[in-house]
Amino acid sequence: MNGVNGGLLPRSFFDEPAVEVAPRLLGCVLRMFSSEGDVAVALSEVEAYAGESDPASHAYHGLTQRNAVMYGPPGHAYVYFTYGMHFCVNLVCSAEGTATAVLLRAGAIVAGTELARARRSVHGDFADRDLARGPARLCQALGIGRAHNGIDVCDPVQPLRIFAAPGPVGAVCAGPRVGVSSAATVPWRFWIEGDPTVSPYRAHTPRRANHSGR
DNA sequence: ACGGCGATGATCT
DNA sequence: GATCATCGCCGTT
Repeated sequence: MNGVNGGLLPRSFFDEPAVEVAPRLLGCVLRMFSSEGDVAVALSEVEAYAGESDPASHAYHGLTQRNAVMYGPPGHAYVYFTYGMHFCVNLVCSAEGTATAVLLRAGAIVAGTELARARRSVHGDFADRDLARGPARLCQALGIGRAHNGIDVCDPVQPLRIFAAPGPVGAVCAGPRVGVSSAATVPWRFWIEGDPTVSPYRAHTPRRANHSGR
């Protein structure tokens, strides 16, 4: 029963360009199995990144040490560290050698709410719907970090896995991606209409350099 | 509701 | 040395 009604997604699910895979990931459930307990998130918001042809992609300038996982086989997690404090997670799409991926931006906690709240409470007090509302928050709630970069989410032995949506999914909307400084108008962000866990839209805001010299 | 800004460090040119 | 696929806090409408 791979890929249907809550079963583990097969690798073939990811063996297509990210722009096609992204909307199909909505409603799917990403689950972290750990000794502390499990946390599961039903995805409500994702973004597609098209690789070397996409100015907003980490792979735009070609293969580097950081983005190497994106060039690998589909169905693996590309985890990166940014702004000196946050992790974000992508799922790699397309055949090996092609660097497309889907950024997981937000979701609803469907299991392990208490553990997710405990992990997030370090940074404040939150309503349930905010626990995985945003790509770095989603990683915090699930406990995703450096150690999970490259993990095969289609492998039943791994601690991080992804499952098909257990039931019907709401209407899908599309719009521009959040916080990107180039290709800012391409409608490659997908979300479930009306879902309260979808993160607020925010355009890229350039930062003024510090010239104080102190 | 919305806008500005600091935190904090890896990555790449 | 600049940039960054962010977040939380604080201030103003």
